Amino acid sequence: MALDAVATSASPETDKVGGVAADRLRGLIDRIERLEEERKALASDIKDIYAEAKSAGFDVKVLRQLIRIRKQEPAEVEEQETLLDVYRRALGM
Amino acid sequence: MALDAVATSASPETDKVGGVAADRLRGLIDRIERLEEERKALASDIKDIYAEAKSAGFDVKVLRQLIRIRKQEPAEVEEQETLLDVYRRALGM
Amino acid sequence: MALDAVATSASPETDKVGGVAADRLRGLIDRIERLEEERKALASDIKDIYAEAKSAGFDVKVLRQLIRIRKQEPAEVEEQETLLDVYRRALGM
Amino acid sequence: MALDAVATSASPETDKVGGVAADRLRGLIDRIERLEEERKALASDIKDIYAEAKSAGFDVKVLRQLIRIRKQEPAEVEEQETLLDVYRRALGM
DNA sequence: CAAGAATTATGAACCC
DNA sequence: GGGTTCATAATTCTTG
Repeated sequence: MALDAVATSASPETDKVGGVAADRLRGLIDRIERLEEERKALASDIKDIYAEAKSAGFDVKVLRQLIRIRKQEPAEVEEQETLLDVYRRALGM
Repeated sequence: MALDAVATSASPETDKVGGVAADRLRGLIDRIERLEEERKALASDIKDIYAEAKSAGFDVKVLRQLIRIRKQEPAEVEEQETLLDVYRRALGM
Repeated sequence: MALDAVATSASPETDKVGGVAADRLRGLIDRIERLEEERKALASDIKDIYAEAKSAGFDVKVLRQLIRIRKQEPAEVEEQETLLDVYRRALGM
Repeated sequence: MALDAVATSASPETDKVGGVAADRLRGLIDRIERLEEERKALASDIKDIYAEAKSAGFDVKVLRQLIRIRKQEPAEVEEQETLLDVYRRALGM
């Protein structure tokens, strides 16, 4: 059971509620929640750009597709290399 | 049809390639891709914090659950917990 | 709130514990759990075949890759067509 | 599929091309793909049941949670609930 | 058992 | 606004 943070505390500052390192926990949660806030803000910004694109007459769905394809392209190159490797191995080379 | 940006450009600055407002398109894509980069970086940071939490002895799965709960409205949390309880009783659990 | 099944019961057979249609719930859960059992069994069978393949001298990782590629190929054909379409539209054709 | 170059057979039973026991390989792949088909069909059936549950007024998300809980060992369920509780108290929630 | 891939589930966005 | 598809998150499984 992952109770190290619960069970091993000793000092007065870290050992707070129910034996858990409450301060530490709070810190972690705060940091995560702040970063998630920022993430959400970025998502919103991106949405705005798509809206702008739409009102400029671009087809948003096609735009998303372009972005997706550009993102996948490097992965696909790698996939091709892997495939080549598979063939090599299948042929015992 | 959402092809205004394809069909209506006129000035020399808009650099029409095959009828597309290519510069405008490029700009939009650049901005989106940059923001998505930032998003990815934040996701990575968050992952790091969970790793840190884990090595401090916290149960990551429970931590995620906690974050999820904090994100919901309290009323909604209550509702789901109640419903789960109802179902459990119905099954005699 | 999704409480139809909780709140609308009337007949003695369907209205059991805590007002929920307990029998109905049990039935659904049973069916799901049975199907998941079967799924698990199949997963186990598949694992066995990989083990067999391995002891026959095949490289399991490569085998998995082959299966994955065979599965993806039809999807990729379609993807290519979509991509072509995107380019066509971008060029106003 | 793009393995023709690997599989262009010559002799009937052993059929080794480039050192690979092609028939054996084909058999393994067939068996795996068939089982994966069945798996997919079961997944589809399960989806249908959730849809049925939904239209009967059950909360699908809670239903999934319930199934998840039933799959765990009771001790494990207890443990996670306890831990969540501990964390919540630590945060004063 | 830790890292990473692959599957599955949740959440968001779009169309009707 | 409801339902369906699409994108992201999270868990599970595999491999080193």
